[in-house]
Amino acid sequence: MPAKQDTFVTEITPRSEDFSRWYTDVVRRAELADYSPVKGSMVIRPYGYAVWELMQASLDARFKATGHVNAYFPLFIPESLLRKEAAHVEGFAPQVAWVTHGGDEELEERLVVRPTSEAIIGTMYAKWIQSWRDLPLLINQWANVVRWEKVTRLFLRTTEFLWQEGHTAHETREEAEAEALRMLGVYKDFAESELAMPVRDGRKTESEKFAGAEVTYSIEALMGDGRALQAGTSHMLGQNFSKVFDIKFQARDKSLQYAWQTSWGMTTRLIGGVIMTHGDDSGLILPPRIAPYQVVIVPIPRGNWQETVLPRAREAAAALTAAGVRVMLDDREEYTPGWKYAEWELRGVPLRIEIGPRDIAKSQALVVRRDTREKLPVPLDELAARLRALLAALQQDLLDRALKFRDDHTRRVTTRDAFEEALRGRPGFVVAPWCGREECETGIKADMQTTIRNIPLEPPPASGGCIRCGNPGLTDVYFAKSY
RNA sequence: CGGGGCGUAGCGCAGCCCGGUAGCGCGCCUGCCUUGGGCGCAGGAGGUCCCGAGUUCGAAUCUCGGCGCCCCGACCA
Repeated sequence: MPAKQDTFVTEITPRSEDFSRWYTDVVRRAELADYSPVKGSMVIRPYGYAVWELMQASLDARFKATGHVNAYFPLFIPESLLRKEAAHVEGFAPQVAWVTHGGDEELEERLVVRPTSEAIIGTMYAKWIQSWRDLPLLINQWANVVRWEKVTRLFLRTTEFLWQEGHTAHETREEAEAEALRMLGVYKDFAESELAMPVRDGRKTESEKFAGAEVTYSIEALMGDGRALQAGTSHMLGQNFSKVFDIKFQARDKSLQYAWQTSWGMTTRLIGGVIMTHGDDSGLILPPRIAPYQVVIVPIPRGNWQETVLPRAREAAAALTAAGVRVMLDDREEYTPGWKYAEWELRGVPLRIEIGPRDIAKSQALVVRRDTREKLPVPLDELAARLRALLAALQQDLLDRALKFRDDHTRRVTTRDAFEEALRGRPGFVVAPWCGREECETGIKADMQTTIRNIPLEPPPASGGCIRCGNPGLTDVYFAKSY
């Protein structure tokens, strides 16, 4: 059985050859998701959904820790409610799916399938909020939403997707502002700690902000092909929605005030982000903290392995499970060890344990890292402790590697020539001064297919004149081609 | 929604130009063999050739229309 490195290359397109195709191949071959008979809609398969569940659990814990509670609001929103906030409806109108009939009967009022829930939640908040004592109101919901997309891609952009949307109401602008920034911080911490995905946090420009928001913040990650991915957004809605939905409360000074609101969301798109941040030519690489299986054990069938090897493998699995490690013991007989190695590497399992007669003779097992393919023997009685440490190290190494990649693909430029040159070469973030005018922003977008991803939260003084017009720069911003 | 490409077995493809019994590899099933990087041998199952019209004695193949997917742009999480 010669090792045929090129055998499994045929399973997925090499990343360097065609990144988009590589991505699609990984999603399908790793059984994260599949196309469905519904145009633009995908099926999240059990393995992909398991990743989402781990993300959910971790995010949800962070929401609870910051005082939020979960609730559930309706899927359908009456047209009249969506229309209340002018900018909001204008922003979402091209993307909404309409429900016009119930059975055979035409509805008196059309319903939209929620593209987001500000309208329905605002309506309810108006009923629930009367006094400053009712504030802050901190509610999150886990839900599906529908946005009629023209072009779709698995996880990154589908007509229906899963997400969480937080909706809060506060007494003052300052509180709402603090909340929006606090949740942006939660997102950043989540992306970096759990997904090992470094992100740049900042404020969106006027043209890129959420329809109906006063300020939109985002975290932006850099994918393996040098394009940026918006990984989460947090909006300070001001009183835009509270004024149209009549969310009023009696303030401490007895005056009647409109509530200050925020909303923030993260979606299943992040799964796509994880794939494009860490994956390689062999397939997926999952950060241990969101890996459905953190360790796969492959017993080596030799001789009467059922009596000799398998019991040791089962003991190892039990010990790891007891230590809180998510383990898969792959004892299928119809596949060879080599096949299993390739399969679980493709599916991104962070660590593999090979255990055979030779190992058992030495009371050890061979542990192999997915990211570096480094092999190291570990005594069987130390497995649990050693693997926990290895998983933590791997998690950290993935973040470090992604961080280095991002920094290697971030350039600071101060002239228009250098800017255009930077974007012609390998893509990535380009930090450059901008005058703050929308005209320059759209000009760059039209000419360079490059957008301002966001403006740093504490913008340093501009390092020069605007990259586009040369006028005094207002601030340095992050540019990138994006998903 | 513009520009390009592709729809043939579960997956990847050939056949199409030049119309004439639908093929290959992998996978799947049965049995044997064992398995330390996608083992080997033998036998077998599996097809509305994306859909619909048209041309023709005859259409996977030619014509028209539709649908879907992929890639590159404009819009978005």
